[in-house]
Amino acid sequence: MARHLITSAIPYINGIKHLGNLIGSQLPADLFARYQRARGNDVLFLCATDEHGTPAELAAAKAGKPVADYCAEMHKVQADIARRFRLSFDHFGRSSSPQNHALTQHFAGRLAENDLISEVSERQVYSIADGRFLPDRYIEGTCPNCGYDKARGDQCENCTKQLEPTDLIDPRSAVSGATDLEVRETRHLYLRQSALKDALNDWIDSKTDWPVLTTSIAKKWLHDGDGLRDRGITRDLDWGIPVRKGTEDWPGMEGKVFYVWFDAPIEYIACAAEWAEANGLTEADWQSWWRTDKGAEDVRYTQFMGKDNVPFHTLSFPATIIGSGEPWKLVDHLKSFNYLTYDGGQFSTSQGRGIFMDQALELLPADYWRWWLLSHAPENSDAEFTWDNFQASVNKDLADVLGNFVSRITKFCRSKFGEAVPSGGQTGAEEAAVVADLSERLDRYARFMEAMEVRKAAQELRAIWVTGNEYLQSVAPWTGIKSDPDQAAMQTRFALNLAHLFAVISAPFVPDASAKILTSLNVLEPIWPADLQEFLYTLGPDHPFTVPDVLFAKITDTQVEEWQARFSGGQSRKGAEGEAEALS
RNA sequence: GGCGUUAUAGCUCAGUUGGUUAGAGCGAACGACUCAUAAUCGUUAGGUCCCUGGUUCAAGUCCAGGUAACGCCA
Repeated sequence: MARHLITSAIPYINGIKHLGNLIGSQLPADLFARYQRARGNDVLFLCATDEHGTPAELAAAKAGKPVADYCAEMHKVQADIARRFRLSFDHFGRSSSPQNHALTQHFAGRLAENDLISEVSERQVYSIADGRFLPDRYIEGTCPNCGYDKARGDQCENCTKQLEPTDLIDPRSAVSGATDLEVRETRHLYLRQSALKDALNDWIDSKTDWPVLTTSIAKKWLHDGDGLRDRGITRDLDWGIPVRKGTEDWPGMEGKVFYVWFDAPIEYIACAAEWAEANGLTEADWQSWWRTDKGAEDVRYTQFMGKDNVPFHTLSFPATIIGSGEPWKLVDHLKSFNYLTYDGGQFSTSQGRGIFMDQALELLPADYWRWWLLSHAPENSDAEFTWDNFQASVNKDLADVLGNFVSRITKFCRSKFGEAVPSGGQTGAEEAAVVADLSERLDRYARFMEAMEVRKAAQELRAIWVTGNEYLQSVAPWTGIKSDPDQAAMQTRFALNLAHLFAVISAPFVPDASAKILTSLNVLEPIWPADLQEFLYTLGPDHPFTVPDVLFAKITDTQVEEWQARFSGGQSRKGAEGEAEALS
C-alpha cells in the first residue's frame, strides 16, 4: 500500500476564496486525494488557513474585532465552505496554531545554528499615529512621476512606476490616513537563501518529471539577475509568531514576529501535528509522514498550488528544510496551475471580480462546479470561465451523458422487470467488446489520475460514460424484449452494472452524485474495479435497487442570463483587499 | 522597461523525441432510435496550425525576427 502525503496551498484568512483559487490548488488536490484513497492507498491530505500578516490585521480592524478572534471566525467560515465543496481534508489546520509556533521557532533556531541567518539593519516607515511600521504598500501619497494622488509606496498604479516609500510626495498611512510618518531604523533577520543556491539547483535538476511551468519559474528565480536573493524573515508586527531561537529568546528581536511567508509553509508540517492531536494520535504518528528518519522514507509527497506560489514551494520552503540539516520530507511532485480567468480578466479578491465559493454554492451544488472546474483546469495555460461554456458543459456531460444514462437504465428496468436486477440470459460478443474497450479506457483513466493530468482524466471519464449510452443504443433491449426477454434481461443487468462502475470511478470528480447512484443501487461498500470483467457481475440477479431522483437538473437559459447579469463584475464584492464583508 | 507563458476548426482544447490524408468534445447540418432529464446513437461539413525568414529529404513541432493576448517583477 502506497503512502501519499498531499498538501494544497493554504488559503489566506482574510475572506472567502474565488473559483480561481479553488481550481488552482484545493480542488485538484482533493481529486488526487480521493483517487488515491479509492485505490486503497494510505493518504494524509492537509490544508490550513494562512493567518498572519498585515492584511489579516487590517481586515480584523475593519471588522472591529481582535485579530485572533477574527481569524478564528474566518477559519470556521472557510472550513465550512470547504466541507460543502466536499474537500476531503484529513485536517484543516491554522498557521496560528501552537504547533506551528513551536515548529517555526524550531526551524529558525536550526537555521541560525547552521549560520544561515543574518541580521540586517533597515530603514522603514513608521506611523506614529498608528503605532506601527507600515509595509510599503500601505503607504499612500502623490506619485513624483505622474502626479497620481493614490500611488502606493511600492508602485504607482496609475503610471506603473516602481517606487520607494520615500519617493512619495505627501505620504500618508493607508491604514489611518495619518501623515505623521517617519523613517526609523529597525533590525531584521534574513534567511541566507543565496548560500543554498547550489543545493537548491541540484535538487531541482533532479526533478525531471516536474511540469515545465514549475521548473521554469524556479530556474528563473535561481538564475535571474543576481540570482537567488536573501529574504527577510521578520517583521515589526504584533500578530504573528514571536521571533525565538528554538525555545530560547533571540536577543535584539524582542517584540518582532516572523514574516508570514516564513511560517506559512511550515504549517504544512505543523498541520500534521494538529491532525495527530485532533485524532488522539502521537508525535510518532505524524512524524511518520514527515521525517525520513522516522518512517516517512516510503511517503510520496505531492503539493498543489497556483503558479504564483511556485517560488515559495520550490525555493524558500525547501531552503528552510534543507538549511535545517534535519531529515524532513521534501516535496516529490509539485503540481502547479495557471489562472482561471473570468470574462477575459483575472478573478480578483480585491476587486470582487468573478465568482466566490459561497456564491457558487448558492447557485448550484458542488458537483456542478467540481466537474466544470476540473475538466477545464488551467493546466497548460490560463483557462477562461464563461457562463455559456459552463452551461453547455454541465448540461451535456453531467445531465445528458451521465445523469440520463443512470436514469434511462434504472427506469427501463423498473418498468419491465421491477426494482431488482433481472435474471436470465448469457453475455455474449457485444458485452465482451464493451469490457475490452472499457478495460483500456479505465487503464488510461487511471494513468491520467496517477499523473495528475486532470483535464485528460476528465475527458477519459466522460468517454467511459458515453460507452454506456453506446451500448444501450446498440443492443436496444426495449426492442429485443419483445422477442427474447432473457437476452433483454441480461443486457439490462449488464447496463445496471455499468452504472455501478460509473458511480465508483466518478467519485473523485463528483462525490455527491456518485454517492446517490451507489445508494440507489444498494451498494454499501464501493470498491475500485481491479478486474473489470469480474466487477461487471457485482450486481447479480435479484439485487434490489431504486430509481434515483434526477441527478443533475439542467441549467436553463433564464438562469444563465440572470447569473451573467449578477456577476457582471465588480458589483458583488467591492472593496479593498482584507475587507471582511464576506463574513456577514 | 526586464522576464515568462501562450497563439491549432465557430467555441473549449489535444497534438509525445520533427515523419503519411492535423485530432477530440461542444456547436451546426442530416439520419437512426423511442428505454430515458426533447435525452441518446450514427454520419457529414468545417483548419493559410498568428506573420516573415531560416535549418532539413521532411516543420504545427526546431532556430531567428516580428505581431498579439495574458501574467510576473520578491
